[in-house]
Amino acid sequence: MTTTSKDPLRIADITVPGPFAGPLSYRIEPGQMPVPGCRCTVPLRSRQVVGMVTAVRPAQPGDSNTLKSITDVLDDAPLLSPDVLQLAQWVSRYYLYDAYPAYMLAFPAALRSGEPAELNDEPQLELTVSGEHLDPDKLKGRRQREALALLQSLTKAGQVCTPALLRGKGVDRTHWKGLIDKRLLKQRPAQLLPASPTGALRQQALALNPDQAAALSTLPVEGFAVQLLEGVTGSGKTEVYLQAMQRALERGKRVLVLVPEIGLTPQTLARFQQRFQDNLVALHSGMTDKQRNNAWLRAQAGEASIILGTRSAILTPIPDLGLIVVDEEHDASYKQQDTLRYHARDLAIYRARLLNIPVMLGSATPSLESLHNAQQGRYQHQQLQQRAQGQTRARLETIDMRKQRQEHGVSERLLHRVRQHLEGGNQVLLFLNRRGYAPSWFCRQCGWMSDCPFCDARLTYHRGRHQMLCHHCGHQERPQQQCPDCGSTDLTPLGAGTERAEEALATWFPDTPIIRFDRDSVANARDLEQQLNRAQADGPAILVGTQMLAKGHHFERVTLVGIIDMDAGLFSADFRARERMGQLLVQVSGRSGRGDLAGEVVLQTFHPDHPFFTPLLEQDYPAFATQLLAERQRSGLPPFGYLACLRSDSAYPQRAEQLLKEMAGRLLAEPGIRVFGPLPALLSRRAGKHRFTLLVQSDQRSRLHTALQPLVADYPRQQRHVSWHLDIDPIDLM
DNA sequence: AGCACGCCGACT
DNA sequence: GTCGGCGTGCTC
Repeated sequence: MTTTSKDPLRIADITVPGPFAGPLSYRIEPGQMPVPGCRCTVPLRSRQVVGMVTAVRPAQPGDSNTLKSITDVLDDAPLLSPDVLQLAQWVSRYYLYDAYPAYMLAFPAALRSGEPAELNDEPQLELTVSGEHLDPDKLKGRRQREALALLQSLTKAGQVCTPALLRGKGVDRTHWKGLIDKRLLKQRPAQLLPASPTGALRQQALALNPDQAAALSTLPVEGFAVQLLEGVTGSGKTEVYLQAMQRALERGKRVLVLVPEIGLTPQTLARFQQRFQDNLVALHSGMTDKQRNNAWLRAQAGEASIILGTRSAILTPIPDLGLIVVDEEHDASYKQQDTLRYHARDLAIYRARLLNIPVMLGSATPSLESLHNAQQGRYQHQQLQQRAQGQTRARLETIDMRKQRQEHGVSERLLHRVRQHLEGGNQVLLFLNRRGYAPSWFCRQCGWMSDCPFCDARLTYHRGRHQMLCHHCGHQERPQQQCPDCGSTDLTPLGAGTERAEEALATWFPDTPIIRFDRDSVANARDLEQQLNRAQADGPAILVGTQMLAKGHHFERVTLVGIIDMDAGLFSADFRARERMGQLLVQVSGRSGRGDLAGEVVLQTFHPDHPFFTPLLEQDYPAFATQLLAERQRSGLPPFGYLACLRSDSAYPQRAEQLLKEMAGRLLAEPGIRVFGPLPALLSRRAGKHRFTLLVQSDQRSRLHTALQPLVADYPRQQRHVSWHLDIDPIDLM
């Protein structure tokens, strides 16, 4: 095809950064070949930006004749597949947010900033024609002779040679550098090598029990379907995922597995790697930009057949995607809590529908949304009742804290149990959803408590660093020696956090290792790995920590789970607090009684008769969920009604409230819309800003969107002294 | 969102 | 006279 000046003017519609309702149009210059899914650099005002091509078309009469031209087409083939382009467009419409960030969500950082789509791995080493045929013995240097012989044998075996591979075989950079000078060897950038999925196994699949077999056989091999796989810890959900994945891989299809943020540990990775021969890549926030870039490109080019990732991996382009698995689908980390507030589980379902493929949602404690969809017949619902190898479920009992002496938050009765289990050579897990030493610093004379000067919250005492910390804005100060109100020096920590529990336990059980899991003691994946390894070791130990302990890690030797304090969620103003608390209780309980050891769960509470606990003490999550669903239906809350949350903040409380009042007025004029508020947010002041929320409810999703759309168009997110945002399907109302 | 433009107060 | 404060408005 030739391009002459007689060809009609061609236009690319390109999404660029900024609050635009649609893409901007640019002229395509001769020789430029943009395709939807390619990145371009384009002029915008006085700067150059990276944009995403969404359409290419001939010029129409309506187009301005002063359109600017594309500066550079960055990709010669589309980087984003049609399904990802469509998914990003849907995200922007559904969450009522700019299109540009929705597209950028699909990319790793390097590609967002316009870097070329190339592996930045170590370059590969390739023998030249003469290098392939030269007899190594003709070389003088012993090291070079060995290097050439090795390179020749690897090349014959079809292996790709890299400096790292050679180093592993004892051949150093200095040994092969001479071969490059002699033109026997050359370097080239690392190549992407697409590979067909095979489903070939490294390790035999396990035999399925009847529940697992039923789940696998009801999941269609192709065509859109959602399967909710409900099974307690240890019931073998992962084996069902693995065999469903195998089926897809055998058919030449690739698989995307989403896990919660905390769940992507080296153990999880190893479990998938041990099963399949197919290439696997991980995508999560703990990776460096470079690692992410490489993993993303391997997924995009079809080099990997299994993509295991956290939330943002849902927008990764994957050729021939045939199955999506969402593990722990109830987990809150699937919802992004800032800027573009999307829910990866919901995107997974939309993407599966676009591609006409099945999705599996797995959980021991499914979200009420998914349970409702299953009850409505929109999802298949499969339950795994049996625990593997006849494990008995844990016994659960409450300790009435009103009748107990306690020290550092631990009752005498729980302490006694801990001692018993440790003496039996077992491990104990203590759950306390509060980090730091004590949640407050308190004057015994006048009742003064240390408040954050910038937030409507108490400062938490951290003994290790001898600091008062605000967990909401990061403010730090030294603990007061003297009460600022009454001058008394009788100040003391009030309440107990993980740090205090650890300290107390260390004095009670000086010979037992105490392994703490919270954000302060486990800062990164390496720390987590280290603490998990300590917990694997034989012999008695006490694990104490926050929800980090509740999520997915296997503690084979734990026979007692003690829940030190979970009362906080009972009376929360957030309607989801009890759902989350119940899920946490079930998840934490699931940590005990693994292996062949029976487990016990002990719950300390000041409200042992609260009806909320009844089904949970029976360990009947379905009954618990049914109870909550009935409440939600009565109040028109999700999943029976649809919600959006508007939040504003400002240094001036009236400004924040006024903005939402104005919006509430406009929303009320719309049909089928109810509003609640504006009310001061649960944490009404944070980092010096006053915060208000407005809840918007409708029984029809489309009405909610119709009503909210004009607000997004008319009010910039940042105004003079107020900023605001919109959260569709909020998962918490903070 | 970013960035230029423009219209006001305090400086060498 | 100008440097820079931030309020306003536009971007193919």
